[in-house]
Amino acid sequence: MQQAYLNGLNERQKEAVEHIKGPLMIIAGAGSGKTKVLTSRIAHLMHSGVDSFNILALTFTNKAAAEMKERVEKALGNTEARNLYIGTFHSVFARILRAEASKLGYPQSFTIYDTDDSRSVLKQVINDMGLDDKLYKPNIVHNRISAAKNALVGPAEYAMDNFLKQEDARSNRPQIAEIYASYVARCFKSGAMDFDDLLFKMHELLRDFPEVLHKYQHKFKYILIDEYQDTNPVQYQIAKLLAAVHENLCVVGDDAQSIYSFRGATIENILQFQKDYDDVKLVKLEQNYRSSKSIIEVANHVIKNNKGQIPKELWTDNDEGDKIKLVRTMTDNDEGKFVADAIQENKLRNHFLNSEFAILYRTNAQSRSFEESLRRAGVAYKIYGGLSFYQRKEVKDFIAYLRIIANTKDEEGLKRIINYPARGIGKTTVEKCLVIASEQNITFFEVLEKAKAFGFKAGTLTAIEEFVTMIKYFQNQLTKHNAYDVAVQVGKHTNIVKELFNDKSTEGLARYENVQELLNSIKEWTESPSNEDGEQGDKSLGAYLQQITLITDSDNDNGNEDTVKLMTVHAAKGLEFSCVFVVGLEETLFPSGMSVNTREELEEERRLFYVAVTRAKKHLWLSYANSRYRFGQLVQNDPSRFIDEMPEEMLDKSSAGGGARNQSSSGWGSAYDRMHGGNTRGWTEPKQKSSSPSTASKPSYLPVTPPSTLNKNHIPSENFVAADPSQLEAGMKIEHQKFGFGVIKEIEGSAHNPIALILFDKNGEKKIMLNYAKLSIIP
DNA sequence: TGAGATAAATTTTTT
DNA sequence: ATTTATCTCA
Repeated sequence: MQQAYLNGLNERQKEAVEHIKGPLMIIAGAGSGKTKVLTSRIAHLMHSGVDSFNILALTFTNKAAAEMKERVEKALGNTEARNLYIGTFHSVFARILRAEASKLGYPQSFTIYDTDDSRSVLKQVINDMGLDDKLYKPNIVHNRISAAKNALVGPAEYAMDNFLKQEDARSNRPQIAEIYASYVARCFKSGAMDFDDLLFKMHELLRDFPEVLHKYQHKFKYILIDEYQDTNPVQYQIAKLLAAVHENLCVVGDDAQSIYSFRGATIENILQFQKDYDDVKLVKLEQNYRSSKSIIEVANHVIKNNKGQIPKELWTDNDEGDKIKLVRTMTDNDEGKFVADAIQENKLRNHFLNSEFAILYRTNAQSRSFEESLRRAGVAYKIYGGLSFYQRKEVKDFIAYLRIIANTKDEEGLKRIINYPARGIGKTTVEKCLVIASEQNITFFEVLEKAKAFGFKAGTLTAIEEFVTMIKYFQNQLTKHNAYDVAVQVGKHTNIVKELFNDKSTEGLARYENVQELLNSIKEWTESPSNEDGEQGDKSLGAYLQQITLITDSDNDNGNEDTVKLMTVHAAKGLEFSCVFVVGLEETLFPSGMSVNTREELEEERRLFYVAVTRAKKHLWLSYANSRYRFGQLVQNDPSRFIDEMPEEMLDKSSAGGGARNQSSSGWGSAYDRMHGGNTRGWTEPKQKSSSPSTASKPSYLPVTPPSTLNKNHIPSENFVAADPSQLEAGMKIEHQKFGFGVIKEIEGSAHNPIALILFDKNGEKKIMLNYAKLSIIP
């Protein structure tokens, strides 16, 4: 008798699902039903008598974890699935580390430092060591340390590693090892772990505490890892340790979709898996159920340009589908306009919902032009990525109070709020405290507690004592009340809520609302019966804080909104849409200019393109702009080399927008458009020869397009002359290059940075910074 | 100590 | 073009 969850699986998929004992590796091509196999497999395990408490599934996003849990629940038709341990590497390990924190010398409610916190610590370390922060940029140093942690290289190993030493010497940053050691010490002193520590410390815990290892080895008898191609060495080593007794480790991945090597991920893990276990069952899923034949053919064709791929050929039974539409526009704004137009047209013609469209780009910064065009067109959209809710200033400030209440050692949190709202404890005092803390080897907060002993001015001392009393009061409240009640008290006592409420500016209003939303989220979390991860009970403030640090934007998505989705290709991993626009296909952008120096980097960009293309089910558009704004400057880019790697006969080329005249002809393949589309391939020859790094990375100097064609909103007059800001006065008629004609209503701002309030004929009222914008006076 | 002006960096991708 | 860091002056 066959179980329901086995219905609709193909032979390969069934093979993977029904394999219970021993190591299993599933190479799952894009759209080959990977999630279905994973969830069916979990259902099958449970149906075969495996206790749900003994199954661990690790994913890369909370969303993927939630989806998996939901689907297993559906497949089984009971609530057993609630006992499954499903979550991201980071959140699962954070929870375990919370339980075992004392063994590693951390407080139970250790703080999780996000990237900003980490960078801030590094900045201080670099300063304290008297190093040049132009050379030791916190960003670069952080990447270096992060890479080390992900490769299981601690500060001591780092200092002894000749290869790393040489690399650092070559880049003129020989002291990274010292910074690393100091950074680690500082985080530890603050009772804080950064993102990488959640992995690194987890490994340390299992490596150094056999009884802990034993406990979790027997808890997690069956382990599944999703997106295996994106795991890094620490993650693999942890999995290996956990699976060492039962060896029931199932990994699912696709080497062609490995796109996180910058985070230390390595497809080496796929090869290593087969070396580490000698009886690996290997299943390849090559049938794609998602996309049309055209889309699969193009994707296959492109990825063949990569050298080191595991041999496999993705195929599909689906319809042939439309050709891939390749569109060239003049500017990034035209690109935005074109996409908005195409979405509206297709909604009408094919009755698509907004939610069936996705716009995928290489960098978050590209979202702007699409945002504008969609807003203008009245199409509902949602942007994913960028900074998350919990990283906004006002939210993070508020959270900092909670962080201090949960963990007074948290230095970064304390620095954030010690003088927010202003209470007369300024920079000088903070500096002094930090020096004392370092000299006496006590924490920042302990200095505040013992402030009397360190000779502060009377006023300062009072301020400090009041602050300490307040924090202790909150901590005391926490023993009697839940996290939400305490958070409300924080809002009241500190006056933060009132202060934000009284700020009636637009931004102030938004800030007030954000803090309210934060309070709501705490309330919701406090009152929900069991938290998202399925762990019973732990409703403490510390648990809440550890959880929210790991939440990303896309996790908050309920998926029910009918909106066009805008996101980076990275964020789109694992998702699918009927209609996909892959935009900004230009050299230096996609592939990124940062990633064309080595074959490995370029191949990862190509895999990224492959991921982008394979998100589409039915319709795929690829677009690029002749020129776009970057750092406020108009730059020209060649079309992406990936365009050239696609079979020409599969493409339906056109150009759109650009000319102010023929707006209506976002035309599909008029003779004129074809000609222009065809022309874009003119550069093919020289570009392919230039595979040597020296010529490949050189910018090309193409004739600059006259500015008159750049903005379709307004074409500047022939005799446009930018006026000196000092010549401008209220009441003058002016012309703006972009916004057209208007009248200056008022000039405000300082003499050095004058700001004009201008009423434009077509674009309404705008504030223009005269030092940047060019205005021509109309007599 | 804090506001305001000036200089400088920013854009790879994320837990 | 916009945001962030640093500096200057009240």
